[in-house]
Amino acid sequence: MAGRDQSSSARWHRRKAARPSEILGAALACFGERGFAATRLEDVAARAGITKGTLYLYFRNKEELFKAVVRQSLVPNIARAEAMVAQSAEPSSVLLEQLILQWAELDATPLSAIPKLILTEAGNFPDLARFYLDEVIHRGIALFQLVLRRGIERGEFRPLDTELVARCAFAPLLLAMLWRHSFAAHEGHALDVTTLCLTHVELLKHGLTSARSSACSKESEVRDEPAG
Amino acid sequence: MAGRDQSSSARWHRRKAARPSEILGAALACFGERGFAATRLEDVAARAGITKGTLYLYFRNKEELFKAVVRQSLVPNIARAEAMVAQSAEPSSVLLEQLILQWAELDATPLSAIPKLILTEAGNFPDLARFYLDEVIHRGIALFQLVLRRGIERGEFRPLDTELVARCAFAPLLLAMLWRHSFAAHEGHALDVTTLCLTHVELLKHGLTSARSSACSKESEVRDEPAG
DNA sequence: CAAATAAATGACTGGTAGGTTATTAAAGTG
DNA sequence: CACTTTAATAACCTACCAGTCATTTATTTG
Repeated sequence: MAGRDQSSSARWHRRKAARPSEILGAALACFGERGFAATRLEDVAARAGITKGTLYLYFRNKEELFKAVVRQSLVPNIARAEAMVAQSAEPSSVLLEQLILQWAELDATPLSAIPKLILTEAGNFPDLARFYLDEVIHRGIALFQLVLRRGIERGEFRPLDTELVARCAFAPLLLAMLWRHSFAAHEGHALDVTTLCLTHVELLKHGLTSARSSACSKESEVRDEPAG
Repeated sequence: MAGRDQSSSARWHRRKAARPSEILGAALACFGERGFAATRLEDVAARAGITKGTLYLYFRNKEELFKAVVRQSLVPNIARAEAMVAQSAEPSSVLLEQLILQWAELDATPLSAIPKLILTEAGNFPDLARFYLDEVIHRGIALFQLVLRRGIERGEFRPLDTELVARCAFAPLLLAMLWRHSFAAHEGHALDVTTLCLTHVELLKHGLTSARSSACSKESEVRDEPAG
């Protein structure tokens, strides 16, 4: 997967530039599979095609390696999503769909291991939990809220508690990522995340649609109290 | 929380009957906070008001303790939910709401730590993952599917992929439980799970409602394709 | 109340894995 | 092609913790 594909027969090579990312990749995989405490640095090193000693040339200790793994990751994707929302002229329901499907693409990448990792180790690394809460989670929720508020203002969506709906909006996708890194290996058929998200989005659109803008003009049986 | 509230001044007491459940309670808390590998048996013992040696009088080793913690738990609740569905005459949407709210009650109990625990350790305990997959997760999904299929047959719900909708249906609640045992401690205000579930259920009902049975007789803008 | 029982303790051990460092050898330099 | 530099190694050290066991003591019993 990484490391010694240098065709030469020499026992090892000096590859200072390539090591950090290779180590981070190996560490993400190991931490994702076993968790922080259960992961041995020897395994990370082996996976990166080096030895344990080399690891310490690039990271001060296990904890720093872990934090580097976690930090490298999702923040750029949040920023990307924020940019997309800021400059979109689409209907809010379409924007919501784009937002979810964009994140769903992460599921196929190694980064999809990070949510599980954070969740698992939040108790052992409080400062890291705070970092993620501020830089990813709260920003993510705020972004969904922005779209939802926009939709409500435009009369596309009916009024609802935007924070709670935001949490409902990304829950299935997030759970699918957690699933992939816990139960997926133990089950025969893979869960198709894209299909899941499409179904969910379709459900959401239906559920959010305001009486006003839908083809149905009469109020339905659903009460309009904002669930507070 | 457990242990030495025996008013007497004696250094310790013989309480063979009470120990196992106290140990399991302490272990659930510790494992939930730190994970399996990072939890020290001395901490579990201290939390249970005993010493490490005593722990080994009741559980063969750390792994057995862990498995006992995980096994004790959610299966009875699944069975209870199955019974409720089997003998209910309510409309399917009401049944769905009851199902979710019933599970939401677990959030306030120590058992709410179990999903995180399983998710975290599925990679390290494959047999345990299988057990949970079969005895809890698959049964839970099947139960939701049952309700959904019933609703579709009766014309209450429009046709949709029941497995995917089932996953969407419990995702917010499950995520809230995970939240409680990871980020809740790092955030000022608590997440009100009941309100979250009520909002979600309201959204779901709206999203599932078939054009036929809603107060609105015209077909809405939402297409009826079963999202497959 | 004394002897018997077994619940509980706490000091001990051994293996494991995080972290260090003296040594090796790959690549760069004149 | 010597010589220098430093990436990489592998043997080593050590702290920690799961698991053990001889001893202590609360409780039961006759």
